Amino acid sequence: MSNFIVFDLEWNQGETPATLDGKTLTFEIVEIGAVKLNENREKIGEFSRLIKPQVFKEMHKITGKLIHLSMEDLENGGSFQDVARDFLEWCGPEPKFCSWGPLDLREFQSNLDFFGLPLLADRPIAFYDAQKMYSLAYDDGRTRKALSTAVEELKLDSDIPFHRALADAAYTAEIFKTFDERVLKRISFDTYVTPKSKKQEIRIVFDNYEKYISREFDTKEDVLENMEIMSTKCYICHKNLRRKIKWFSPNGKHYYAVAYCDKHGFMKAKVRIKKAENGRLFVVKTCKFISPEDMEDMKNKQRKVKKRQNPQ
DNA sequence: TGCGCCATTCTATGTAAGGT
DNA sequence: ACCTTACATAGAATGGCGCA
Repeated sequence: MSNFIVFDLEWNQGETPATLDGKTLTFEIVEIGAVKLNENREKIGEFSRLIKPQVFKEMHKITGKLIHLSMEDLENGGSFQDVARDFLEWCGPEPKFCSWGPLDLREFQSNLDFFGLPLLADRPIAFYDAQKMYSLAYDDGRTRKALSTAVEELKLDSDIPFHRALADAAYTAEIFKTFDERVLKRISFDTYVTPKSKKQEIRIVFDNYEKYISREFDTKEDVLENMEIMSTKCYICHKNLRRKIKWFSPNGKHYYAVAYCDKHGFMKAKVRIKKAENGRLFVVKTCKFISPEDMEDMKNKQRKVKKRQNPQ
């Protein structure tokens, strides 16, 4: 049985990103804080360590005010290499990471990469984005709220100041505990490492949509010509569906289509073309069933695009 | 061959929110 | 100050077509 690792990072930055043999670092992690929860989301441990900066030795104006840490405080910290190793060891096997927002896991991996440590995995990592889950549980599912706002809204104790790693991890854990099973299923994926092969691709079906994270491609044309990506298969019956709205794009990055399944109705497909860390392209495709009203909205969206491109 | 016309595509920019 | 995400929109560049 693996544990939930609810963690938070504090980081600092320089005037400009630092470069060292081809690798760049924009944010340097200066503190790791985490709370360990068991399967029942009961707290069974804490982790809190400071990190002595090796790259940005001055506290940046903005971050200095924000994170309540000075360079003197960090003097006593360990090296990132040591602290990161200790942290991962403390996490135990197959940790299920949870954080407020999608940035921490990305920055952690970016720092691992820069400082020459092995990455967490050779493919995207599933994690619990408590910020997104908070929105799904208590809001419209789309807006993103600050951690302090969420704590306030849930009327949780907020005696300890925000913006220290352990404090924020603890707050995040308290919020995480309130989510029901339905929300917990809405897992996110960090794509700092994108799939390199078909085998590493991600395909996951949620209660009301399917998500697919593709391997890398060189050009947009390669993406758009790819049958697997541009096909509209019902993700429940696995049959190819006839498209009612052809693929269209409002901006060249996102593509939409709507297909129709006899059994399950209108299925909206959305293809987002994204840039991987290495500059190559990969695709996040989501498919979900929509109501006839939403189908009308999609038609309007398409008309709007056409109108803009083809005004009378 | 050059021109205008129109549709498409790409690029840049702007908003607004979140993170340190 | 730097980054992320999502969603808009404006303008330039590109490309196909008809026609002189």
